[in-house]
Amino acid sequence: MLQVSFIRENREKVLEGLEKRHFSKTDLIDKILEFDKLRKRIQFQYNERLAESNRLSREIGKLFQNNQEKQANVLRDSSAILKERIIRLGNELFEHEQWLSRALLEVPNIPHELVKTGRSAQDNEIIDQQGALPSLKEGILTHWELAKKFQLINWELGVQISGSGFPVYTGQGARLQRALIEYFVNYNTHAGYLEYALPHLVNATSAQGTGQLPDKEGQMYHVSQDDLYLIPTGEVPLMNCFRDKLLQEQQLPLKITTYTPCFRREAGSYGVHVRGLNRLHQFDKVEIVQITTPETSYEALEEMVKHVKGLLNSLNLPFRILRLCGGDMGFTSAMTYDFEVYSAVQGRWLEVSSVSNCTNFQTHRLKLRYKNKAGKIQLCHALNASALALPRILASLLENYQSEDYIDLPEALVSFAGFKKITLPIS
RNA sequence: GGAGAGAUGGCCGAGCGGUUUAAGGCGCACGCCUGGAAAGCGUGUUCACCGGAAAUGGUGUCGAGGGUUCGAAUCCCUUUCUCUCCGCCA
Repeated sequence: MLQVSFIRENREKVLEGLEKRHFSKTDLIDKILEFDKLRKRIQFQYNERLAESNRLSREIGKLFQNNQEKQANVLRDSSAILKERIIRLGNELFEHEQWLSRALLEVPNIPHELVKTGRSAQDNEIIDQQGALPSLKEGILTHWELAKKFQLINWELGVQISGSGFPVYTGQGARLQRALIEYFVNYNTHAGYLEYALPHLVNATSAQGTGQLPDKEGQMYHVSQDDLYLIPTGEVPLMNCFRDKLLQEQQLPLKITTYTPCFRREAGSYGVHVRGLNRLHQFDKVEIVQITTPETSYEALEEMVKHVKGLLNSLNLPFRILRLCGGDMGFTSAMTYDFEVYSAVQGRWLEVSSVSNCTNFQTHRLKLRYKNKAGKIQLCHALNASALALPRILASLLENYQSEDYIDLPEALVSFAGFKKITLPIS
């Protein structure tokens, strides 16, 4: 959520930024400014009337104590009249505040100046590419075929106990899941990220804090009996640890990481692009978050990009980094880098990580602030990245490292998995 | 799930309709005192919003949300959380 004061002081920049996103409701911006002016005027009057009422009450109290009941009753009558006005002004103020906060919720974050205008994925800029693209060999299999052949994933079992999109990992497949989680979390904690183990169900306030509500209501699973939501990403409980917090500048940057399963309804997704591990209702992910001062958040973004780069390099996967264009970026982000790993069999790039600087967009909703050295209180900046999401990493590992009778593991994973290669099950 | 007790500032803790503009203590910051320090004394010390160039003034804030009243930390209702006991349980 943007701050009204920011919109007021940077009206042109805001409009320009929204243009980059092809955000259509730009007239909302001027309406917000107008409503805010009105709101201030009403609040001023409201405060004045309340002050008057407080004065009267104090006087009435004194009169009663001095047994001057007659005069007290006169003041009491005038106070009643004043009260009617106060209620009217209070309602008016409330309505204006409601309208403003609802309008502000509709406005996305303003992109950084480096972010290019664009409508869709085609307009994203490729800014880096590493690792040789694997060539398409004879008899090469997709990861879902490999998972079946090596009995790493049992899709039918998942359907039997839950439905499609809920894979069951077995044997070396299950062990590999555990190894990947362990490897990623270790990699993050070694880089200074503090590990959290978090609830996987959150209340509505938390879902609102990170922006899942109200915009993405339908994409989350909801437990109606207790009014809780299954988390679509670890970012939700992780960021909400800091809701309503006032930090000291010395505490920043805060670097934190968590492993969680993620639950997404993904309603209306069909076809080859969602085959296998490409899109699931439940998957595992290790997330990293940084909370910084406004001055350092873009440095932190670069640091996180480097961090994820290192992680992918250590797995020897060919990947490229994109800077997303305005139209493809998430609602809360000011700048996002996507990491994509190449799948030779599927002939396309798979998104495995998304690194975003959300500036103060989330921290405003969360009321996450810090006191700087001069004692001034301001909003923190928040950044998040996947490091990493498991399914597509597993998919690319299987597809890129496959041989006829075995699948090699990258060196980094061997000690965590306890084996050097995935082998055919003994039938 | 049942019964009871509670939630007050950075922390402890009093207040249970009107000199509360939240006592008192601890902590912290600044000043005085001192050769230096301790003690002592003095001043300040939540956060949000509104007015003001600023100094500073106003409003709200005693877990949260409603209500009663001219006036609520205090009374009533709803709700969340914490503690104790019982029950159930990995």
